[in-house]
Amino acid sequence: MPSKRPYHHGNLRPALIAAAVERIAEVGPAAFTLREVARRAGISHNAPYRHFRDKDDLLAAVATQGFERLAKALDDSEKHRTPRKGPGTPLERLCASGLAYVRFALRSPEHLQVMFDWPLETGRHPELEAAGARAFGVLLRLVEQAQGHGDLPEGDPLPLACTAWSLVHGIAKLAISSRLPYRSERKALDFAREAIDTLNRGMRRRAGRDQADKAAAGSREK
Amino acid sequence: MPSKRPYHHGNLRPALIAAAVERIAEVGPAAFTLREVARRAGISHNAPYRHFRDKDDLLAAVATQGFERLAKALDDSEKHRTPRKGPGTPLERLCASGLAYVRFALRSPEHLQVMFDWPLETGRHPELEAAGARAFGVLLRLVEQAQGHGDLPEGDPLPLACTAWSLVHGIAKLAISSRLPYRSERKALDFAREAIDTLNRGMRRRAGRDQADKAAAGSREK
DNA sequence: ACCTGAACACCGTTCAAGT
DNA sequence: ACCTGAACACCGTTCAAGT
Repeated sequence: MPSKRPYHHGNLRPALIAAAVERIAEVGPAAFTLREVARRAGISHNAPYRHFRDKDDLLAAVATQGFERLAKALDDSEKHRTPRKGPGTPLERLCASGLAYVRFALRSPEHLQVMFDWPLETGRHPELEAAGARAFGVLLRLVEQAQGHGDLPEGDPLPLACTAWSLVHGIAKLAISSRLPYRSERKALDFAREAIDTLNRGMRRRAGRDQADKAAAGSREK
Repeated sequence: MPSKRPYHHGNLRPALIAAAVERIAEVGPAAFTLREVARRAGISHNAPYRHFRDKDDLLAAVATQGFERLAKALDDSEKHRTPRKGPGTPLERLCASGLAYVRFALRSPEHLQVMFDWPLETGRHPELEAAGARAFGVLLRLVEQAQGHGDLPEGDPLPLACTAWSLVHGIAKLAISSRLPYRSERKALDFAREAIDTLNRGMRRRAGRDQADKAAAGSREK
């Protein structure tokens, strides 16, 4: 039973972040209000300003938490690999991380929404940008390992990473908004696995083709 | 010079939609306010309620317009094909439509945002859902034609269409929020073309492989 | 340090009223 | 039909003040 005592929280900041996530899950980031979050946390409507510059700053904290959890989910993605036979090849780990991305999105849609769909002023939230870069770094490292292992063509890993990212991000966003005909998490993940496999068949290095492909696709600076 | 006359607009509705798009482009759909739109249109703050039930209803109209324009862009995508040698194969037309999707997104980011990132109550905006279904129908038809032409494997076109959609949607969303290292429209489209080509290599039908692939990827209903 | 209440300039939405 | 002004219950944010 919460009673009315002053100076309740020792750790108001994380409590506010948690309340914000809860609220966003209920009404979306658009209808989300700072005052309601304060009410939920049992504090006055302007106590949050002790911990966050403004509403966007709280949302940036939510997004930062999201990127940290995403990075961890990608790092831990080996655990979810199927079939479960040891660590697998780098390419298999890359696929597993793609599935982990979609799984994270399905289970934390409110985080993904704030992370990607809330217009935050650039430069105002450095921890957020750092967390985002860390998560992308995990993906990039997996791509480079697959290249080193000979599973993906040599060269700039960036286009490969961006292509893989785009596919899983698209799946995640469309699945979250119920735009794909795969409603359950299981069906959505089965579809994601198939889609990732399809992309992989196109990305895989095949002897004698890489040079020609790269020459054809490479764009010339004007 | 706009003067203060009563009963100005004969066609307030489209004017409000246009003003809304303009406003969303400036401040995003979150900071967008109905009252400001009314001000821009030179009418009182509650005149919009003659044409829209509420704020969401105006946003739904924006999203509907977006889906209509997207469907048209996909339909017209042959025009942008490179190299420009006749209508091309169905698979080439499918690729061109993917590029058209990304191009539309880059040029109308505010539409895409409202179309996909604004939580509109389902069932309340039937024209919106119809327009969305029409746009998806264009994609589905292109996939089916590519199947009929032997460029894509036979069977349910839905997973193929969803895979292609996911990729271009992911590219579009990430490009719009400046998350990809391809800032100009040209670079973003070059990347999109490469990514689409990569996916296509994975999707294309290859003799003797389809059966095995499908059996391996097909998920069993539990 | 952390919290409060009053205040300001805004919203979305409704309503009674005007032409 | 289309528009208006006043009103209501909300916001985000600020400020002077309390412990």
